[in-house]
Amino acid sequence: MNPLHLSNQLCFPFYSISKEIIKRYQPYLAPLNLTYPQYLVMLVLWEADHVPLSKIGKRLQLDSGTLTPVVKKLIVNGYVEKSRNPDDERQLVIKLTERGQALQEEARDVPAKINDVLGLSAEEYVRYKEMLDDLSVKLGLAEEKETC
Amino acid sequence: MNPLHLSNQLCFPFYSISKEIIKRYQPYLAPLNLTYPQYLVMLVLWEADHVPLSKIGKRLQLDSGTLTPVVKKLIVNGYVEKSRNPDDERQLVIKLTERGQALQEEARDVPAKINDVLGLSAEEYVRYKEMLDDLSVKLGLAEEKETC
DNA sequence: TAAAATTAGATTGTGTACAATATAATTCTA
DNA sequence: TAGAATTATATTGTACACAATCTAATTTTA
Repeated sequence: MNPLHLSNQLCFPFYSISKEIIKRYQPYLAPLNLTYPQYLVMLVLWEADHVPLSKIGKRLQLDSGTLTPVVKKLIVNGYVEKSRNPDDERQLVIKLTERGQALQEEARDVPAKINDVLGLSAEEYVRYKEMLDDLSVKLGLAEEKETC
Repeated sequence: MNPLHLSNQLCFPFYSISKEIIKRYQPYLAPLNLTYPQYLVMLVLWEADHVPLSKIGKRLQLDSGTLTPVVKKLIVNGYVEKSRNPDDERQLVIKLTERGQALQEEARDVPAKINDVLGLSAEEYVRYKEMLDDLSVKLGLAEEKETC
C-alpha cells in the first residue's frame, strides 16, 4: 500500500465531493442570485437575524477576509444590510432586508431538490450525516451549544 | 425539522471538513513549497509520469482554468516541465523534473503525519474511507478503471 | 475531402479562501 | 487609570475554482 497514492488519501474525496455537491447547488441557487457561500450566510441569518459578523464567521468557519466580500455582495444584491452595534462599535451587525426575508420562501425547496439530485436514500442520508457530524466533532468543527 | 437549518445540510460538513483537513496539510506542505492542489498534481505524477494535462484534470476533477495556473507554479518552482505531444499538438504533456522526482522522498511522511493530526483510529479511517468511496461512486466521481 | 463538430488548453472575469497585516474599539491589568 | 493586551473587522496579496469564451489541432461526416 503506497500512502502517496491518490486513492489512499482521505482528504481528497472530501475535497472533490464537497466541490461536486456545491456544483449541483448552482442551478438552484443561481436563480436566487446566490453562490453557495452566500447561501450559507443566508441560512445562518434565516435561523437568527441581527447577528454580528463574528458569529456568522464562527458558525461557518470563515474569517473576515472571506466574509467581508461575501456580505458586501449580499448587501449589493439587497438581501442584507449592516450597521454597527452601539454597545460595541467594533461589531458589524448583519440584518436581513425584507427582500432577504422573502428569499427564504423562494429557497424553501432547495434542500429537497439537492437531495433528489444526490439520489441518496433516507438511510444513506442519515448514515452519512452521522459520520460527518462525528468527524466534525473530532476535528473541533462542531459548534459549542450556546444559549444565546 | 427545518430543511433550511444549517445543521440539516449534508453539504456543509463536507465543505468545512474539506477546508479543515487542507488547513492541516499546510504545515507539512509549506516546507515542500506546495499548496494542497499542487500536492495533488504531484501525487498524480508520482503515480505515473509524463501525463497529459487533460488526464490530470480528469483524475482530480479540475478544469484547465484551475490547472493551468497550478502547473505554471509547479514549473516556476522547478518540479515539472511541459512539452507538447508530437502526435497531438493540442496535448500538453507534464513531466517531473529530477527535483520533482526527488520531492517524492521528502513527501513520503506527509500522509502519516496527516493521519496523526486527524487522530483517527485505523477502524475509523477505514469506515470513513468506505463511506467516501461509496459516495464518490454515487456522484460519478470515481475513476473508470482504465488500462492505460 | 472540405466543412462541421469535437477536443485540448489558455484566457478572462467573478468569487471565494486564507495568511498576514492594519486599525480602531474595548477590556484588562499593573 | 494609562498603557498593554485583546477583539472585531477590513485590507492586501496569493492561490485556487469555475463558467464562459477563445484559439488551434484533430476527428467526424456529409
